[in-house]
Amino acid sequence: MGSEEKETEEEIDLSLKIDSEQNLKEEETAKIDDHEQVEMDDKEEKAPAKDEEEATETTTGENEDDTSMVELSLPQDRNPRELSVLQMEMDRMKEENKVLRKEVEQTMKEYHDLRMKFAVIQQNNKKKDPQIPLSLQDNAKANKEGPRTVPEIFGVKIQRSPSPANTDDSISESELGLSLRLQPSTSQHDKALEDKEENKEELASFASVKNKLQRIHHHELPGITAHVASPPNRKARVSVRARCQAATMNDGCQWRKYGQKIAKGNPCPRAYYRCTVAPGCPVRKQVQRCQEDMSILITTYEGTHNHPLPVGATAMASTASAAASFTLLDSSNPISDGYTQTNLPFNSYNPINPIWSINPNDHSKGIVLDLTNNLNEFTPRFPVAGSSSSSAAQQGLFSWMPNKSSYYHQSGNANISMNSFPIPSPRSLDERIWKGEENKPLADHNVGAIALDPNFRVAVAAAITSLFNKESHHSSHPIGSTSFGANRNNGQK
DNA sequence: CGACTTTGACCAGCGC
DNA sequence: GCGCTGGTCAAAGTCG
Repeated sequence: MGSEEKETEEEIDLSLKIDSEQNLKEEETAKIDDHEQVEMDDKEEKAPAKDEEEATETTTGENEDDTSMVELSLPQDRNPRELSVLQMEMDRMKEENKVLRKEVEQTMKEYHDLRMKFAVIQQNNKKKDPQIPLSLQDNAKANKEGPRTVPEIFGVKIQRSPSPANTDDSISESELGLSLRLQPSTSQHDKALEDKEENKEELASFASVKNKLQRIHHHELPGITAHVASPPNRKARVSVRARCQAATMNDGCQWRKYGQKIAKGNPCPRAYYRCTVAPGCPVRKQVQRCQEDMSILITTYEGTHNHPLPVGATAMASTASAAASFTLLDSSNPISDGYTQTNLPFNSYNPINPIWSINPNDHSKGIVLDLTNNLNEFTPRFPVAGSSSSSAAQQGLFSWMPNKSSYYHQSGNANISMNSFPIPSPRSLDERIWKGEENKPLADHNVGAIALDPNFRVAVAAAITSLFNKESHHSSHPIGSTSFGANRNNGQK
């Protein structure tokens, strides 16, 4: 144990070193850029617009190596002393860049090895007990109950917190889940490395992510880990807020309702659904209307599918996964940071951009993916009376509105009478979607809107890559089979 | 009649 | 220990 802890500390030290190197490099780059900018402003006052362009290019250029950027922007008529200083800085940065690249390559190798080992473990578990889901979380649990733990099998050393709250469950669930979600990033950067086109910014970003993963692995980020590593017996959750007038969002999976309740603080009933795509799939989702804006549907996903996802579900899952990756692993992301601090719980939504955040007031809610941007409005896809979603909500014309006393199911605090609302059958709308009568799945619409956000484009692309890589390990289950989505009820009885 | 939803009951976790 | 709340179960009801 003692040696393990020592090794852990060394790894953390390494992480911090990379972080500090990265920060130093960024600061230096910024300093050099600023310095040059001032000088060029002095020398080229006649062309301020050009300067601005260059400055923009310097700060926003994402496809060039930073060192080359500096080289390109070096003026030729600088005095030799300044040039030599800058040249030294550049050389130093290049050296650091090389070190970082080596780090990334090494990490990629290690990560690939771990993935291969995990695939083997999954295969073994599947052979032993076909009922054991392939999800990391469940495997972790299964392994916990068995004679060997996942870390032991993998041969990796995970520092266990002495706190009784941090049991193997929390370690396995949060960390292994996070590991998978990081995969898309690593894949992207691996490809970038091969192409030798990667820039320092991406490299540094990846190094940062890697460092955070390491620190999460070693419980060195209590602030972040606490969000994910909810109590040991709880799974990570991803909440998706989106405007939708149907009873539920069509995310490509098949769901069976198994309960409904009035939750405290929201008169809208909360519906509980189980995934029925595959028997024994542990994934559940809760669907509830936002109290403030009833056109907003809050869907909370919990668990990991033990089956390949349909195309629509893949896209949706990718989004959620990507949000999880960026939110949990890249706290340097200004967006995630900002909203982690400022985004309020479900009762306030951000109409500007689709955004993901960690609910600061209730970490048990997990990650909140806010798709309530106008672009994500599903309204036009449904023949619902009422021209706008809000007016429709006020008039009680949504298809999701309860049409029976179920609205008061186990209530005690329901204070809105729905009896006067003319309500179309939610089932009929859902069925139309399931049977493909709608022109396109809602998920497509949703993903299209998400794709407009550059941050999400990166995240979603990465997550999709991850899923494809993941699916490659389950060659017997081709992804996106047409048998999915249209058929209801694969089992449950 | 099978599949699915509804809904009352039950249970576990948590705070006081 | 007690009550509240969230989550789940399962019998009854509904639908095609």
